[in-house]
Amino acid sequence: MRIPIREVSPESGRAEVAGWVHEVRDLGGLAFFLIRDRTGILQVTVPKKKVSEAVLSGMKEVSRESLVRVSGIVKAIDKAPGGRELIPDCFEILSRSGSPLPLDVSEKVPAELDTRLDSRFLDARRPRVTAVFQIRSRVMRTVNEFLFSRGFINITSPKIVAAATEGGTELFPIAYFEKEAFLNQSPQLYKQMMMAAGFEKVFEVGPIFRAEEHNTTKHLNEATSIDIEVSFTDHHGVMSLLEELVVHTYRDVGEHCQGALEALGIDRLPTPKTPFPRLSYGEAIELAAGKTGESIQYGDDIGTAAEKAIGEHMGEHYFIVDWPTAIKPYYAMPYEQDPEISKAFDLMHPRMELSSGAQRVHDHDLLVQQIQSKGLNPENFEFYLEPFRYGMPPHAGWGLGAERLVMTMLSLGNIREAILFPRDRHRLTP
RNA sequence: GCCCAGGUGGUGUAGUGGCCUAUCAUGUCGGCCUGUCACGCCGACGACUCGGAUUCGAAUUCCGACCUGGGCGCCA
Repeated sequence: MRIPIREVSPESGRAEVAGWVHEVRDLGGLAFFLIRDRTGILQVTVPKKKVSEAVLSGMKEVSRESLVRVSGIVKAIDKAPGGRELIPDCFEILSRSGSPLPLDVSEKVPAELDTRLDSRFLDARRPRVTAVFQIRSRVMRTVNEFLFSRGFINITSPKIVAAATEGGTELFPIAYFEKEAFLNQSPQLYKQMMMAAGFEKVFEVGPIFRAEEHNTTKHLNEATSIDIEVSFTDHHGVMSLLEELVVHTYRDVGEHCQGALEALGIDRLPTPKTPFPRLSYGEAIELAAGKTGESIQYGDDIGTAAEKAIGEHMGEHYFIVDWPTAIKPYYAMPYEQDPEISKAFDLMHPRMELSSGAQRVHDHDLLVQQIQSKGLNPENFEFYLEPFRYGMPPHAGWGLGAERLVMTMLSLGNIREAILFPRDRHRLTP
């Protein structure tokens, strides 16, 4: 019976493992093989005079990164990694690896991100890369569990849509039989429509597509969005929920991914302090102006330099609230007493924006008015506007970038590290 | 899209006009080695992105193309 390498211990006596040949050190009469599976690395020690012909011929033929099945006696040895080693009586090659390898899995020689992504399957054999995606998997699981436990209904909205109705970002056009269609930039309109259906709390985790020609370490053209929408609440309600979700996720990863965190050199994952500070847009640009020396006009977007300056000052997760209505989407609810300001917010990590959300406009006529004031044509929004005529509850929601959440949590230098097969301005394969 | 920096064995690099038959490491192959853990030692193999120009001579300078990294912009 094959067991995971992590579970191999001297107490088990005999063990059988299957894994890839990570490294070979042949000292002559004695050879060491490091065998790796997704749970760890085991030293297989071969005293050549004491093992069978079959073992000798197997080890002679094997190449690095070939897949082998090895079984034998486990011995406790202080000198070996993990305090144990396996002396094989069976050493079988299950699948040979070609040579040379496209990159060095053992990481003695580094490889550039581009080289790594070209051979992502091999790159992902590297323990640190495996660790990132084990943690990402845990994050996704936790997010789902958290939202289900709060009574959310999971929905799946279409990714192929008819028109670029939201404005803002560029969309990818696709051919849809005889019509033109687009890949959806966000589930925004659909999750709002489900508020009109009375679902009350919905969430969706799925891909979003943006055809921006950006070339940065924090943008992707296909990203994963964690989206929620909640009825009978306001922006404060969903901000609290977001804060709880982030903290819960950090704590959960800290508790359940110790091995993976260790592989990444993280001894202890600090849980963000709550409540996250709420900084108004006005305070934010004032702070940025003071730090950078550049004046920011009220109503300007917060650029990279400003965002960085504010992040360095805050040093932790924080919200920017009370944005000018003019620079937020039409569906963000303006304050009743001051319609120039909207009930919109961004959740910021010191390094970048993680999420943005708002209380939404639920009044049909106000929504039409806001669409017009953005220079858009309400006629193009008919399918979206219709639910607002038949009892739309007040509601609020947000969208959270899954890659950015993982990237900032693990201090990854490039968002491409947080997604298996990134799609960026230039990369369409693998 | 703009700007900057790059493109040298499988991988990561050194090399700014002749000293390049191109450095080092890793890798691969062969040899030696019974406690390695970046094993060590000896030997071998393997590369200048493409096209044009300048020059007696180009990896090195210039022009163009393609590709890559980064910064900015754009981006609910």
